[in-house]
Amino acid sequence: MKLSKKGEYALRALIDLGIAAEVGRSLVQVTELAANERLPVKFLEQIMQLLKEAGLVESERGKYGGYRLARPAGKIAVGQVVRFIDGPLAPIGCVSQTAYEKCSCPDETHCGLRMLMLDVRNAITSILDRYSLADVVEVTLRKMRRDGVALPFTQPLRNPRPAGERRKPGRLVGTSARLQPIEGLINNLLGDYAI
Amino acid sequence: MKLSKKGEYALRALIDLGIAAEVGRSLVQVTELAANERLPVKFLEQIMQLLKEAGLVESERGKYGGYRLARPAGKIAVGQVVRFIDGPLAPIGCVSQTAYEKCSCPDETHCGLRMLMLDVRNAITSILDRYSLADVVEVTLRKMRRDGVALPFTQPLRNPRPAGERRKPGRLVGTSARLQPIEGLINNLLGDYAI
DNA sequence: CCTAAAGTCTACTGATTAAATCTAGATTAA
DNA sequence: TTAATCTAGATTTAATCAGTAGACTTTAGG
Repeated sequence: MKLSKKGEYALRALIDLGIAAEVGRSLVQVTELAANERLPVKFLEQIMQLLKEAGLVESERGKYGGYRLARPAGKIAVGQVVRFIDGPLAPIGCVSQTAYEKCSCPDETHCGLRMLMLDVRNAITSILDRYSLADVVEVTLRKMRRDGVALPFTQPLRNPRPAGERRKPGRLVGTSARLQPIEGLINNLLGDYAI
Repeated sequence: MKLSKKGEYALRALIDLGIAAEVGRSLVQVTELAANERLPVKFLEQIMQLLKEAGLVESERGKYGGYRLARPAGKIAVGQVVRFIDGPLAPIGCVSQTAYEKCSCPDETHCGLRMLMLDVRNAITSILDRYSLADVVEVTLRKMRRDGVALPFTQPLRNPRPAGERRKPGRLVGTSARLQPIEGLINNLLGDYAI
């Protein structure tokens, strides 16, 4: 039931880009992302390419280039990212709603394992499709501010580009209309746990 | 977020053994299991070895040998099986309760992604650790009987062994004391969906 | 205008693991 | 003794996780 390293690193990089946007930095370099999250640089470069192909990030090439989110963090669901990088969220193909794949078993209709895994799939998607990068960014920033930890990406690039259209910082994340939390589900992300 | 083939096949084989026990068959051969579930025989042989090492099944060697569950299906939680074959249920190591592994990120305490993945982990374990093989077997049998489908493993082995201690059939599964369903969670396994 | 520096982008290479197959040996009932 | 069965290990194929090398783009400075 693992998330691949590629998927994990992609999410961490995207969340960092969301934080950067929130802090007023419109462009972040791969080396900065890798340093801040302690990720292998060249592997992350490959991943950023994938995210660009997916339309989740934009890039500026050349010196003082870098990456930014292609759209507001509130418009990018975590589940979307994972699906693009790692494939379906469902534990087995025959319970995937977005990428169904027939099982080798002779009779899906009467397969109890399939019912169980469908529950698992629904539990996973009900979380990952409900929360956006903005939710994760918001929680992260709130925790860091509460504990007085220095925020990353607050140093501006030494020679920031003129940037024909710069996004106005500060209200990007707030655009996410959060859905109701799921009844009865333990909730760490939006709860106020001291972890 | 995939379950490995090894894990999937292991569960399917174990559920079949549970069905066999329920139907009065105390011993099933690998070739029968592979045929009934349409799995690669030699790969399944490896998996059955693993399950034996895990203490989940017992085997009889030689002609007319085979496998059976080592204990009642109600005493084997699905989560146990998956953990043994595939490792921790948690999507990333830093949210695993049974096999925690430090993340490469510099500050787990303020990591929003970690909180989110902790929710996912809890959602998964709350399902897989709550249901046993017996629950899955029961659902499968109920569906098959409702639709008048022929049950597998009802043909006895041509030369069944004397079997020093044969389990009495019919009440093995019933030993599982089922826990309360989780509030608000969509429930396909024990619901009466017509899938 | 030219060039060096600092970036992104692209392709190839290798290590490790998963998924499956193959070959051969050990054990038991008939 | 022989056929059926579990047991064991080696081999193959593909994917994941990186690392290496270099080509392409842009800016800064002479």
